[in-house]
Amino acid sequence: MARTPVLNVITIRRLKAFPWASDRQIERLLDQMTLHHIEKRTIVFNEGVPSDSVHLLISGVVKLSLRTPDEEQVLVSLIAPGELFGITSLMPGMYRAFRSEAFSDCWISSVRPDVFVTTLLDIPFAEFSSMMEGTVGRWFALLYRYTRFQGSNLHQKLALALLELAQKFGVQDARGTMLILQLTHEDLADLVGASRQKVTEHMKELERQQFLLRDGRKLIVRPAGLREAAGLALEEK
Amino acid sequence: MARTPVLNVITIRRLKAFPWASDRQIERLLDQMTLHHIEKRTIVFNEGVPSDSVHLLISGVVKLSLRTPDEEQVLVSLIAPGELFGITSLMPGMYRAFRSEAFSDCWISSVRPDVFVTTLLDIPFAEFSSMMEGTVGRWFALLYRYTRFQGSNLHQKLALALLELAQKFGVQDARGTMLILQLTHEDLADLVGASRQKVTEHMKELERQQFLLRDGRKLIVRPAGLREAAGLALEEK
DNA sequence: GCATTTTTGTCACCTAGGTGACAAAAATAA
DNA sequence: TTATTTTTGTCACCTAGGTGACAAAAATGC
Repeated sequence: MARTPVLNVITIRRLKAFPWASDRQIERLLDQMTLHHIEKRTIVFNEGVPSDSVHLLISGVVKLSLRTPDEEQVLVSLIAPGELFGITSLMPGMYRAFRSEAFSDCWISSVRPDVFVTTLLDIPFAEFSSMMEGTVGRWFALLYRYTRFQGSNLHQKLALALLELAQKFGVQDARGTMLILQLTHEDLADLVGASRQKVTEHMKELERQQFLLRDGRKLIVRPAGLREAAGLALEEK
Repeated sequence: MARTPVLNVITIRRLKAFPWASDRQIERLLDQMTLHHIEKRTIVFNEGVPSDSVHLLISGVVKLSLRTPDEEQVLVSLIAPGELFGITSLMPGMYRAFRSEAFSDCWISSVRPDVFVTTLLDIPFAEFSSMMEGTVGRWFALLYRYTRFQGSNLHQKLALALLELAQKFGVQDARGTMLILQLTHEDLADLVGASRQKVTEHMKELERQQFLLRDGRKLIVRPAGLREAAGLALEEK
């Protein structure tokens, strides 16, 4: 079996991890990281659990994936040695969005996110993580949407997109959530990556199902219904 | 025409922008932001130009999009008032990945990214931005891949995925870039969101086109050819 | 070595969604 | 108001890619 790798400034530099950090910082960080050997197929963390550590892959390959409502697997990314992963832990109160598992036998070195930040950056963790949330949180939400789109059909994608729009641009209304936004079917088609004609058809269908209704040019959305149409579990989002 | 909005701590709080910042910080930040009125359809920034400011949407709706090789438009996101956008500028030397344009008449307030960071965070911009690059840079790359996938056919998606894998897991070889990774067609299918059978067919086709060859179980990739197959302009990546 | 499992290759067939075309309805301009 | 443009709705038809089935080839276990 592979022998335990040596971790020091030299090996970290060779991995090209933290190129911006000083030797001093890397040393201090290494002191606080713990090294684990993970066997092929073993799960490092599962979707949905609290995000409580940052991982650096030392050797091997890690797979990030998620499972769609209909049991398909989406392979989001393969992580190479030297890469950090599990960085949702840098944002406050986040849960893991993807499952990560060893694609081959791996050595992984882990730290608590607050230690990671304060060692490398000299500001309180809470400040850094709110800043992250306020800036790149949006990117993450987008990434999440796109991974969900993978392996959904047009009907589900539309429902998902309308839900997201309702969250951003919705105001409460007796009949549901009204979108204060003038969207054409063409716009929606560009958003979900489909043709205008099919979007028209599916919008009609969503109206027929009473998940959606129109007041002149404004859309009124029924989130519960759309969640059903999107095939989302009841707890989510 | 809409009259100029008043920006002060109260209005920023109402927009729920920077909820983590103190009144003091918001005041100092506001002093250094400049407000612009942008008319519907006007471009705020274009894909590919240097990322040199952070924007806060005050009112209206902004559209983030990109244009695929075959002139289709991908609508990546619609930005609501109170959201920051153009945050690639928080990472060193980045170019704008998407185009942003006013979807309706907008008021937008902008700052230089270094001013933004030093005002809210009390560390040098360079430190913060390297940290961002080292941590969430990966997310951004993933987001970029998924937006590119939108409006590509399977052949292009496969070429794109193989290029990415070659960058991460490739070693130079006389015949091209060899992937030091044991990937089955099933894995590739999960990565691009297609069926195993069709992946087999398209891999054969890529081999026939000499963009790809195999040495036992290892893949050897010809980046130039794959770039052509992916329909990428010659400059990119 | 042989037996078993995994992976690849290749069918024929089916379906979701793309495409073009055109008319009705709505919005906008004049 | 009327004229013009944009958006919606609905066809019929076509194609990329999904599906199931099965055999050949490779890899792996024993």
